[in-house]
This record gives sequence, structure tokens and C-alpha cells, in this order.
Amino acid sequence: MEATLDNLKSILAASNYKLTAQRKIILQILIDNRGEHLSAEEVYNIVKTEDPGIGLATVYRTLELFCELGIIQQLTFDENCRRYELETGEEHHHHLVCSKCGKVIEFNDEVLEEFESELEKKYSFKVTEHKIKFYGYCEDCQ
Amino acid sequence: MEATLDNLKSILAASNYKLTAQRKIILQILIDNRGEHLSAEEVYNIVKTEDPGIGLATVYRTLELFCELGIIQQLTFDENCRRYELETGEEHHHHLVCSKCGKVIEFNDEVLEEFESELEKKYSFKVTEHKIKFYGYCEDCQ
DNA sequence: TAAATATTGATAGCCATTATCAATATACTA
DNA sequence: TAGTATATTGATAATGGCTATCAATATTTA
Repeated sequence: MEATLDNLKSILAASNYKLTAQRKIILQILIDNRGEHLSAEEVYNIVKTEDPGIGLATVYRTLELFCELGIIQQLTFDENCRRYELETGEEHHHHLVCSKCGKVIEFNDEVLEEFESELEKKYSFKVTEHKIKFYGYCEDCQ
Repeated sequence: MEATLDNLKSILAASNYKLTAQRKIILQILIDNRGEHLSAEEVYNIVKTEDPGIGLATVYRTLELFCELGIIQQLTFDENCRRYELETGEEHHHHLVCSKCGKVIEFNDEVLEEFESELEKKYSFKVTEHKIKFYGYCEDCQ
């Protein structure tokens, strides 16, 4: 289920967290920038235009909390910079990252799901998460 | 082609780098610990037993250089800790990482290669690198 | 409305990695 | 083989994204 400003309070309450103005603003920004893969710093810069008093630590904490609650998902295209995207509740998808212009193309594929099942059998390994990224050059940069 | 103490000099020379005692020791350690996925800090601790005077920066620089030359490959199972493994010249492989005990199981599969080719066609994207990791629980930790 | 609890902002701290730079080592050249 | 240009080293300061701390404040519950 995708998070909205309306159900945020109940999502938080279900885990004994409280609804605050800061959390609402940050969720709103993530929704407004759906598909943007924002970093904490970028969220901070946007949020400051609406609430200049907000602290950087609050942004980091809120993003971490939203991850824990499954509202967003953490991505790391480049190390030393974590990015976040809204969890849509739809199929999981993966990314093609252009090494030149930085463009990110999303794809999803059930082939990977099948592959995962095979691995689980072969290695008696229970997969709970996967990180799959392809790096290279997009159409414009080749 | 896999790097050895014998061909290290020519690999370096081909890119205008020089052979040094430090580079030899570090390569030797990587060879001795094949399959260990060492971090820079770990390499540093081992190297100090053979050459106490070596600097940490040299270890970092050498590992970076070896990556650039294709002698080793960088891995990131856990963010904020980069690990390295020898490039064997054989098939590429990927990793299953146990979230509980940290065990790393290696696998390789041509299914992924095929999948990559399909992606390239579909998105007009030239893949140069992929990072594929599955996280979960190994046989002992389930 | 009060009390219990969670959250916030400011800021100091962390820690793996990088940059700086003078001293030194390597490798080419004559 | 000595001289020279160039690359490398070790020590250490700096970087930078992120986290911990804590008193002040806000939210929720009773």
C-alpha cells in the first residue's frame, strides 16, 4: 500500500511513532518528486524552502524511518550517496545507470524472479533482498 | 590474464606505473588470501607484519590502482566498507550474502549474461558493468 | 489539562577514504 | 653506471556523508 498524507498517521501509529509537521512535509516532497531518486541533502534543500527551520538530522532520521516503515526504499547508484524512492506497492524494479550522463532507466522483469528461485534451491539460501544494477552508457552517450 | 608477481612489472609499465616493493607485497597478500574479500584495513594489518613501515595511504592507493588495472575488483557487501578480490580472468561471478552470519556464497551463471543482452537491446543501453547481489539467510541461519 | 513519551534542531563526533607535500625510490638515457 | 625526469611513498590533515547526544519542544494518551 502506497503511503499518502492521509494514511501517514496510521502507518506511524502502528509502530508507535507520532505524526509531525516535518514528517508530513518530507513525505509530500517525496510524492511531489516521484521518480527523482532524491538524496537526503536534496530533500533537505527542498524542505528548507517550505520550513527553513528544519534540521538536517531530522531529514536523515525521517528518511531512515520511512525506509523502516516501507514507505520508501534506499538506493545506492553511487557509493557515498544514498538516494531514496517512493515504494509504490507495484512490482519491484531495477536500474540501468549511465556512467556518463547519470541518467537512470528503470526496468522490471520476472526473469529475475525466476532466477532467484533457482538460486534459492541450488544453494539452500533464503533470499530476502536483492540489489541489481547495470552500469554502462545510455542511447545518447554511446 | 591473472596478475602474478612475475607479470606485475609489465602490467604496471604498460600504464606508466613503476614496480615498488609495496606493490609487490600487497599483490602477494591478495594472492595468498584469494577468496577472502579483504578490506583495505585488513590488507593493511597483514602487510604491516611484513613491512611495518608501510603507510595506510599506500594501501588505499595501491588497491585503487590495482582496480584500475583490472588486477582486482571492488566489492561492497556492506556499504561503508569496500572489499576487494582478485580478478581471476575466469567467468564473472556474483554473491549471496547472509544477513545473519555474513557468509558470502559465490555463484556464476550465464542466464544473467543472456538477460543482460536482452536489456541492451530493449533499452539501447550498452552495459559495461553490473552489480548483482542477493541478501538473505544461508542454510545454517534460516 | 497533565503526564508520559516521542521528536526536534544544533552540533559534536565518527570513520572510511582522499588530498597534500616534502622526501625518496624507480627507471630511462646517455 | 651516473644523472635526471618522473612516479611513489609515509605522515598527516582534511573531507564528507552520516550518526549520536541532549536539552528543549511537540504529540498523544488518559
